[in-house]
Amino acid sequence: MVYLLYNQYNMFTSSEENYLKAIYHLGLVAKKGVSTNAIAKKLDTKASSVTDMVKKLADKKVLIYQKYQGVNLTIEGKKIAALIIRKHRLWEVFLVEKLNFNWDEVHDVAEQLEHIKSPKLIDEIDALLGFPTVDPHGDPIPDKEGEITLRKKVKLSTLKENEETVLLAVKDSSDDFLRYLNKKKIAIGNTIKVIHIEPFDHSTLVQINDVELLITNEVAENLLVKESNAV
Amino acid sequence: MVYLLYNQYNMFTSSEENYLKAIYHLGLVAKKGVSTNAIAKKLDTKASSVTDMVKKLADKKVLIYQKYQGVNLTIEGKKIAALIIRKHRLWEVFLVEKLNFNWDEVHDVAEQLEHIKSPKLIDEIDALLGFPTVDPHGDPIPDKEGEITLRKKVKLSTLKENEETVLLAVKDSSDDFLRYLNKKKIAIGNTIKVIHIEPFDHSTLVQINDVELLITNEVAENLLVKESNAV
DNA sequence: AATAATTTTTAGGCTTATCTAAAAATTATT
DNA sequence: AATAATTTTTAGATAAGCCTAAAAATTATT
Ligand SMILES: [Mn+2]
Ligand SMILES: [Mn+2]
Ligand SMILES: [Mn+2]
Ligand SMILES: [Mn+2]
Repeated sequence: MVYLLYNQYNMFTSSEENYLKAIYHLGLVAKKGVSTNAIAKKLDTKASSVTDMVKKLADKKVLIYQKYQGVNLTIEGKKIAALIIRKHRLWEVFLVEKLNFNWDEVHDVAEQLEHIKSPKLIDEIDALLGFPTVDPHGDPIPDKEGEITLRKKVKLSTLKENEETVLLAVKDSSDDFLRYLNKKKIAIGNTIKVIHIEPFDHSTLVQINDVELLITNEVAENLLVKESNAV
Repeated sequence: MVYLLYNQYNMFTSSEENYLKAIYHLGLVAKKGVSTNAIAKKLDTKASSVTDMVKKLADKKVLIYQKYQGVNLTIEGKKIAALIIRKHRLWEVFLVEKLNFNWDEVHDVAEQLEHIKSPKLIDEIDALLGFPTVDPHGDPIPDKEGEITLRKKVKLSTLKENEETVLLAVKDSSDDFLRYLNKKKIAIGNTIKVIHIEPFDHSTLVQINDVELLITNEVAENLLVKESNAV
């Protein structure tokens, strides 16, 4: 098999790649175009910087930009973004599975590794890991064509009392939230049963790994689980 | 064990790191200071760019610069350079040992990976590989303090007829040379016996893995071997 | 519909890392 | 020692990616 170091999809700088990734993520939840301010906030930069970059990316045909109307990725732009996300998530799996990283330690390193240019490298990492389909946070890994298979997931907060489910992913992947879950010994794959929901503040008593635990509604909003099986 | 993402030794850009590494390598063979032109040639840039960067690095105390006199790394500069080389060579071992890369495919990728900032990452890669001491080209891997243990190596071309030795490293790591060695099935660790040296052009008949092979003097100059054991 | 608040863009600057061309210093040759 | 060749530095530009401040457009409120 022949690998080319640079293919048609990777003549982008790390900064351009980060913009594409941010716009991709924001576009999944945006109803219309992704706004300048939203991008600026996500990338911790200024709106004026976003406008500059967005014009450059529009010239490169990876997004459509109309003044004051926000941006939308083109098919090509979506594919490039998905392939960067693929690399990010594969590296996260590698760090956790092979290098003893905890799931709250992988993000910053994956943020760097995702920009390494070498198709063979990521293919081999993929193979070494046994072609995983989800990352350590339960997020799906796009395939080599940038296609993502979505699993049906609901917030734990949507479940009723006595329903039982499995933790599939976390909505918030911040270090703070992940460390909270570590402390409470809550991990992807755990079985969760809703024991009681307090009507006043929606705090919820759950049973996880045979241990009862009280969680706030905010926590329940950030745990993504399998659609309920009433028990 | 606690890992800090940024320590005192890594507030350098990739470009600065590449300069430090180039100067380190050139400094090993230079009698006096490393010249502006030598650095420019090694990094495929212009002498004027080198002068600019060298001034910046002198401000950062990692090298001593005197106009027209070339540069010398400080102790600190040498350590930083050695730690980048450590990362480069560990990644090369990883690519070959774990990801099925051939030794002629690793350089460009390692050139990128060496700039990833994460002390834990490289320590874990080191551990995963079993703390290797040489890279796929036979070059020594600096330890965590940047110290390098040099093995005694001589050019194959210095051996006499009937002397036997072991291939320890290659002097030239260009893809062309490495692919030549692949083709001839010559690899690190092979036993080599000098059968005959032609006085006219110093072409040499050697026995490698029980196969006789004629190599040019230029090849013999680029194979680094154990000091001879006369047989 | 007019006005106010917010968002977005433009204009002008800055830093890093490059470059070319010309000037200055060093080194080699006669 | 003078001159020629080479190396190195300086001066002035350029492009990427960011910034602040001000202007323009859009959206929300009265
Ligand atoms: Mn990134
Ligand atoms: Mn993740
Ligand atoms: Mn490099
Ligand atoms: Mn090497």
